[in-house]
Amino acid sequence: MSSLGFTAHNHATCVSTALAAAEATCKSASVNLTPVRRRTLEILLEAHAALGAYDVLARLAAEGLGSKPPVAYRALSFLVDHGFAHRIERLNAFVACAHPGADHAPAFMICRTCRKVAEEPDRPDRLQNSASASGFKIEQTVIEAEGLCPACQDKT
Amino acid sequence: MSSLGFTAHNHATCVSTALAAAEATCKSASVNLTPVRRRTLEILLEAHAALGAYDVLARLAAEGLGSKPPVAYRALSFLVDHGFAHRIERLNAFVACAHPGADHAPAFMICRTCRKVAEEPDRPDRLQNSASASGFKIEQTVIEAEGLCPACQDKT
DNA sequence: CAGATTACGTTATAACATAACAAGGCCAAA
DNA sequence: TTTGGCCTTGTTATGTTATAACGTAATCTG
Repeated sequence: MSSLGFTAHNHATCVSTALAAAEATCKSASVNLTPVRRRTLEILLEAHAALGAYDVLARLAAEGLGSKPPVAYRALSFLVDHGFAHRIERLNAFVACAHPGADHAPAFMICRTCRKVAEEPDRPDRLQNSASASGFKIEQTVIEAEGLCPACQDKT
Repeated sequence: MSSLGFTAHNHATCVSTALAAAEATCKSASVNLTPVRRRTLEILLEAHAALGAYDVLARLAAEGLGSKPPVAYRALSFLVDHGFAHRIERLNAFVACAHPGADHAPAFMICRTCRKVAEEPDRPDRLQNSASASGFKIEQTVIEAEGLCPACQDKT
């Protein structure tokens, strides 16, 4: 997949690879990748774009995997907590992690038309300088760029 | 006020200065800083922290300046569009601009307990490199760090 | 088996946001 | 001065996102 999230790739492969990685990680961490959680991750991976919690919920519900908001939110929280997915604040939506396993504080590029998201792996934290200067203690940073991906630019 | 948003300062002064600046800017741009808009900006300035749209609305309503959500959202949109306020994606909330007039793409440090927000003026755009590499066209960037401000750290 | 833990189901509601249309004020062109 | 456009606000209704709280089932563990 590379760090360039807008390039073509074998989708089936990237989905199954990521799922296998998540399974392995869960196993070694002794956490439970239940059917709902697994399927939620799969949904995000297949979409390869940001999905709202209610989009995910609709897909889960269609398969009899839960129909009420907390089901989707709990599964998504699990994935985010364990680094298998990220929340995109700008969209109030979620996306599968493109660099699973890495301990990371990623930045995102979000296409405003197709909602595809490219995940940029760890970036040096520029904010840290001014934060320390003012005594602010950073716990988490959101970096999200919104714009047009190459494909959507061409569609003009 | 400086770029260090968590330092002490004369609040009344900073509010009136910012309001005056907004008035001047509106005048020269021939846009209308109506009572609702002006008061909304003042509310944000007084709070000196991120406020939700409904928090603002409650204050406006208490003064007879509008009681329905669209009133607050419209005023807030106006302020954001004209650079007098910013939306904090992480909080679904709004904060007065601390560097009015500047053409800017600011970064924010957000205290998770008191919701005070420090606005860091323009920063060089690190994301731009990878964006150009992948052909992504950035239109807007969100940079928000969440953590604890000095005062809230002390309150441990 | 008892009790703890984990995950899921469900109800209800909170919190955030906007579409759509009505009504009033203002100004400028006819 | 009237007419028509434009801007702003008022209001209704609804859409979207998110969570609190409590119940139930399965599984593990002592």
